[in-house]
Amino acid sequence: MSKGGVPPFFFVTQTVVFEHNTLQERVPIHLLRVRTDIFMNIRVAEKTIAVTQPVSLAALCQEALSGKQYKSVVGAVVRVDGTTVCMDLSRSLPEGAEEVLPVFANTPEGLAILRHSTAHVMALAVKHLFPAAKVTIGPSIATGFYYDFDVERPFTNADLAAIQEEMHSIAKQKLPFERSELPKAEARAFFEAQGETYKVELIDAIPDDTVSLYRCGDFTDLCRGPHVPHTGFAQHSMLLSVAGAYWHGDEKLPMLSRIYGTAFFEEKALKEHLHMLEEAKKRDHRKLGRELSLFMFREDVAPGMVFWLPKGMLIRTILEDFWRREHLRRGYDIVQGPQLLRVESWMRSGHYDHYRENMYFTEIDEDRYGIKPMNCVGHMMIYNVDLHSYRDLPKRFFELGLVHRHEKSGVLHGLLRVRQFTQDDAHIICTPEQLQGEIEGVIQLIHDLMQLFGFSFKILISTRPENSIGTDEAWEMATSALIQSVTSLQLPYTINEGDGAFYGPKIDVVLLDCLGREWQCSTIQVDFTLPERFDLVYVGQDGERHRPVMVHRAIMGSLERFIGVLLEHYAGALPEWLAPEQARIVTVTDASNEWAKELATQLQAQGVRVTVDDRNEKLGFKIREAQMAKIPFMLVVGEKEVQAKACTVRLRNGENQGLHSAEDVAAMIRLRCEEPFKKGGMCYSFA
RNA sequence: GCCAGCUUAGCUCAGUUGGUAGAGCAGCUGAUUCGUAAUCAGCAGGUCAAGAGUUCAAGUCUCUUAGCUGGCUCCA
Repeated sequence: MSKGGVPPFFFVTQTVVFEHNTLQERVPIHLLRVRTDIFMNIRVAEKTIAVTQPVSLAALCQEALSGKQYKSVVGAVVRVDGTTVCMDLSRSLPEGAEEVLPVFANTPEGLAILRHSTAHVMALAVKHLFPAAKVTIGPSIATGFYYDFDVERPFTNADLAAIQEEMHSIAKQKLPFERSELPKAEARAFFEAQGETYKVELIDAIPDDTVSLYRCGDFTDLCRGPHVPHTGFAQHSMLLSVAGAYWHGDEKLPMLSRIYGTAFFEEKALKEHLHMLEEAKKRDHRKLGRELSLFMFREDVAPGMVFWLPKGMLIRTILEDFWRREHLRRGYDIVQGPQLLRVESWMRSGHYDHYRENMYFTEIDEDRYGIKPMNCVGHMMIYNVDLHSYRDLPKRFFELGLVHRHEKSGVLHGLLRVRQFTQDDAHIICTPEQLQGEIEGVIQLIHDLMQLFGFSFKILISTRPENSIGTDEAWEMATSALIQSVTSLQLPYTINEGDGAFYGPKIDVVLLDCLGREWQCSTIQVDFTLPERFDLVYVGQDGERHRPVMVHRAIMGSLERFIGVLLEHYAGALPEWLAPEQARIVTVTDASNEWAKELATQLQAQGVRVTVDDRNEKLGFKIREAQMAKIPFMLVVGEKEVQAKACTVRLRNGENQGLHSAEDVAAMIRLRCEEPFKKGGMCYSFA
């Protein structure tokens, strides 16, 4: 690659891609992904372009792609002086530019640019309709965009319709986005004159000498860009909701009125997205929980706490049984600590200082107890019951621990965020040398579980924060153990610099649900403080006492949340091994009731969870109900089956499997139950 | 906690400019004995979230409260 190219020299080659991967600073995270997509695209273009005088980016990109099927270049990424800056097609190349990467419509980056531009269009529309509104920020987000305004009266849904209409009229005018750069002072004066105090505040926070502005119609916004060429691109947009949001997300700062929306390059894609949102609503685990009679809430009785109904509790029990066995198989000891501990214990562990506000307390006989919000302390006590040799380590204590945390009322959400929940918690106490191996074991377990359910997930590694305890060596050792374990399993990960707990680095695993929401489930935390606070020791080979290392970990996180995520993931149609009712025998007439009951008995004897629907209803009706209950196997019994001492098997996907004996059906169900376990390291052990 | 929206039968929802509270499904009772996503009929089911106000009259308008739902920095 040409460095410091003077005269300017531009590349559009696949080499650029690798060069960019080494960039660290000032590269917004979404640009990191540009490269992969560009890589794919550029490889098709396979063209190197040398430029010796300023040209428009649009022309350059068009030339790079001439004759190719990419007609919709919406922006470009340019590299100057070793850093990457975003740019528009409307501009000429800056001096010293080294490389140009086009950004395409219908790539994540192209959509991000479009949505950001649409946010500007919305701001323009709002300014037309509500001149007094002050603008703040308006970024693109995963599936759309938002813009926050400071207004006297918050927006209503009725306002949305009007704003939407104005936006469409602006889009029709195809107003260009025009970029300009101003020295900071001038830009500051410009916004101050308009009373845009939030923009002034933003400018003051920018370290550079000059800032970039984008004008669109009669609205000029402070913006880094890039933008689509004109507002005509923003015609396929939809405003979705209004919400309150604090300036800088800080509840002490003013509450702003936020409008969420989304935009696409084509009407069809917008329609599909809106349809997807509708579909996603049907998968809502709260709705499924009611429809399938799994669980309920009674806000008046116990807000934020689950009542498990028989079928839901059966799912939980199956999941728990499976999970306990899997832990035993992997060398964990199952333990249980008490639910209430005297306040002094919480003071010693540090929870009283750091977590008191979220804890429940109770008092009896003048003793004050804290209801456990975590299981660590109990496990510390269990470790300390004996003096351990290095030969005993690692100790892996596992507990399905019921914990209580008083979460703020506004954040409660079905099973996904509750106040009383069960963690699949474990504490691994080991020697420093064993740390990496132990973490690898945990990552392997996470990986195997995710594979069992086919979840997509992200791994985030958080490193040492500002105010932390422990030596540099300890942090270094623990952090590299975390990274090594993830890399040894060849899993992709992101580093969150300085985001670790004060007592140690951690790995978080985030699941993606069908609404694109992220739910943190697994967490692995190395802890340097608790072994100190509770004076954990082991006797080493040298006969001396040493301090062990401790790892907190939870894989499902909370059983409640995990089941909620599972329900949405499978849209209620749980895999056969987890389905509370695996099979339902449906009779055609009551002449077949007797055999149906006999068949049920035979299947139950072989471990099948089966019920009989012998109500006096038509077959179609009973099939429909079984279908809506998402039962994997429907076993039809009529005159023919009574004669054959068999049943006709219908699967929930509608497939008819023909006539089968009780043994056949049991074998078929067992096979289906084992199926998901064949891929990974998990053991299916239900008879 | 804060902002917005919502709250009518067990569930999903109608309910017009303020004028006698409705439907479908579920439930119950009866009839029907039926072959792969809804058999028919009848019955029952509501202090319209709670409270206050305006009015001759409030599910509807105003205010207060509670609960629920969505949102509350993926940095111009």
